Amino acid sequence: MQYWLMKSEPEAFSIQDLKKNKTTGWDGVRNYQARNLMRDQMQIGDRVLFYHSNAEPPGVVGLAEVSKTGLVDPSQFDPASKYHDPKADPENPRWIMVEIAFLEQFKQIVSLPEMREMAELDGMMVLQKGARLSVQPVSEAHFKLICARAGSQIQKSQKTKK
DNA sequence: GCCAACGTTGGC
DNA sequence: GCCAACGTTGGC
Repeated sequence: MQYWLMKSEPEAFSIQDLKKNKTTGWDGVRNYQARNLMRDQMQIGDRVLFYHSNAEPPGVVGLAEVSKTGLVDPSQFDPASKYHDPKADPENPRWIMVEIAFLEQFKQIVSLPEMREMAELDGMMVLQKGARLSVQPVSEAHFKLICARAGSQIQKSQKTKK
């Protein structure tokens, strides 16, 4: 299983929205590196740290899992969408997305300043200067550290099962 | 609201 | 294929 961090501005789509909707197609990604990760690397069941960017404070607010892969992002063909891509070809769509499913909203968010203080998270991509990539790979160790810090119920129950 | 970092575009 | 100009991201 692989681990990821996905950024969303809470004003656009928050963890509360995901909780309410249960699942969501991760549309609107218009960065090739992020697309390639979704298209080529992500697998059903992968765990996702849900990250609020442009928030006060920014940080990891919950958990999701990849529930569908290889979906065509419909917004590329929608002229009314701000993600409309006039160069997108319906015969050969360029923007591929995944669907993620809600798992948990953390009781305690793990804020960016807090993460910066955790020496064990050294090297984590989201902490690098200028790390704008909205879909990022996360190591298992970093993933677990953040879940532990958040008091994640899901991670706890997983541990007792094993 | 500022601005550094970064990705993309398009002229050449 | 280079690279300057421009737009966007996102922390602060």
